[in-house]
Amino acid sequence: MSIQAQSPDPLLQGLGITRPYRRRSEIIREDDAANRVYEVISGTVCTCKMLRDGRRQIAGFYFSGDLFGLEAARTHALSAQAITDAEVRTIKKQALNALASAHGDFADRLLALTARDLARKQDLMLFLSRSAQDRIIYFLVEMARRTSPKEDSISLPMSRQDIGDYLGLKIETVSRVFWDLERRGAIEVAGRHTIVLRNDPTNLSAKRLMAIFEAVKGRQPQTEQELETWRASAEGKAATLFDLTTISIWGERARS
Amino acid sequence: MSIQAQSPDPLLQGLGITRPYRRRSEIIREDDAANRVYEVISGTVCTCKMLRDGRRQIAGFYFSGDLFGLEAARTHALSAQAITDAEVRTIKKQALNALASAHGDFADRLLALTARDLARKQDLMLFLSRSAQDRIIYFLVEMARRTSPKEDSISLPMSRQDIGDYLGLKIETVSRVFWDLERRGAIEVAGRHTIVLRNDPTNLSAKRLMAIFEAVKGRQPQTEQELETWRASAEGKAATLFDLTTISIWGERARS
DNA sequence: CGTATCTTTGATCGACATCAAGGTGCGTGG
DNA sequence: CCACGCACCTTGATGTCGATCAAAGATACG
Repeated sequence: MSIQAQSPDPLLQGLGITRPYRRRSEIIREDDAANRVYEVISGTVCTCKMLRDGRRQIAGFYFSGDLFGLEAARTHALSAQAITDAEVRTIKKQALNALASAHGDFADRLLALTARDLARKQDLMLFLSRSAQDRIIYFLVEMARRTSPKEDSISLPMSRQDIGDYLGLKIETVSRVFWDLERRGAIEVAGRHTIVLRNDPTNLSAKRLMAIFEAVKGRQPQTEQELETWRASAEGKAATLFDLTTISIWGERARS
Repeated sequence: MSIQAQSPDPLLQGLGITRPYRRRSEIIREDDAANRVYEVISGTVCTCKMLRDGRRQIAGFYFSGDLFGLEAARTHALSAQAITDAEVRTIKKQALNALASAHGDFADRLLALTARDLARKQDLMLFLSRSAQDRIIYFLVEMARRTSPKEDSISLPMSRQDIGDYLGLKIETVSRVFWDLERRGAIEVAGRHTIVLRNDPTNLSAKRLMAIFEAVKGRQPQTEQELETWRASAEGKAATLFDLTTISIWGERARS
């Protein structure tokens, strides 16, 4: 349910009510009636599920311009909370539907958003069965793509705890993996909320780059051009961190 | 997409083509067009996803009377294979839809099946983050309910490998957990394909029973009566295996 | 019966969790 | 502007669960 765009949707201007939420405050409670959807205006929000044993599973992060709460049918299966202080616009589903039927283009966008959010959750599921390092790199790739237009640094508004709850890891493990990547010269941990990419994607063989592309995107690149563009993007640059892991092996096996 | 009934649906008699599949043979290939659904007449079938690294994730088991392949939209995201020699009836979706519109009752049943199958997958996801023992017991509870009208023994047509691929465990671990439960007097492993329940649910406190009910079913029992009936059922009896684990703790915490 | 397949059992290993101190940044109030 | 305090993060030591490796039973099947 998330848009890549970095700013609120102009089409939604004037709809619904925008209101601020303090860090850690609850925006949607589990089992709330699902008659509204939400757009992040500023700050960062997550959807999550509280488990009976006290743990928290974060299902997704949402940034400025992202919509969430769309997937729910009658009641929300996931709650939502503010990761940082945030402004969130609340829109009645009715209003959204009206907009969608008036604006065919917009309906398409909504559909695409839903599909993308679902795909992201599917991906996450698969990665949750991988090693801590793979999960962290996967996370960095996602954040590079979504929060960091600047190519060389990734901004992480959430805490280590939040990252851990997303990836199913303890904060100590998150910290150690970051340190390990730094020790190997791949990244630089620049304060709590910034990761600087230090790796150089240009010395990767085409074969490896292909394997990484496929592992991250779940498909082959369609053209040589697409692969090159991707290599130069923030996402691509972050993805080359996978070169440090066993991912090339999967690629080899997949080819045979 | 699975029916609890133990025998093929009379309404589907005469529809589609029934044909035998040898153990391990493929019934649906991933990315096949999804214009048919399937009913298990005899034997056991599973749906699964092959991962790039060679592992297999089993998404669900289907027994006599169960339907599978319903969830797919345009192409199947999951493949299906025979776990044992099996007979499977293949039905065109068209025919099924015709039946559904002629028979309002049947349409309802289809919907309920879909919902139940989805819920089962959701449950599985949550249990995949638990300990090996919890996963095995969860599996036994599911099998008790679905394959074993007889109260005291659970029939497991699938191999240890299949169980492992379902629960994300290695076969050695599956074997060891079974042995551990047996050592503790809770079950008896009677040959490869049978588990005999040896535990006595009558000495559980009402409080614990409630906690287990809630952990397994995801909700509180609605009446005293419901809890009692459940305790006596195969599912309930198997579920008391959870008494051996930390589940009571979750219950306590949830209550506070 | 003999062979292949599946399962059990044992020994060891490794990854991540857990437990326990420190360290660092950051806002608040003096 | 500094210093105190708190929340967050890092680092180290140790523990535990399940994977892996290896080999010895069972069971099924031709």
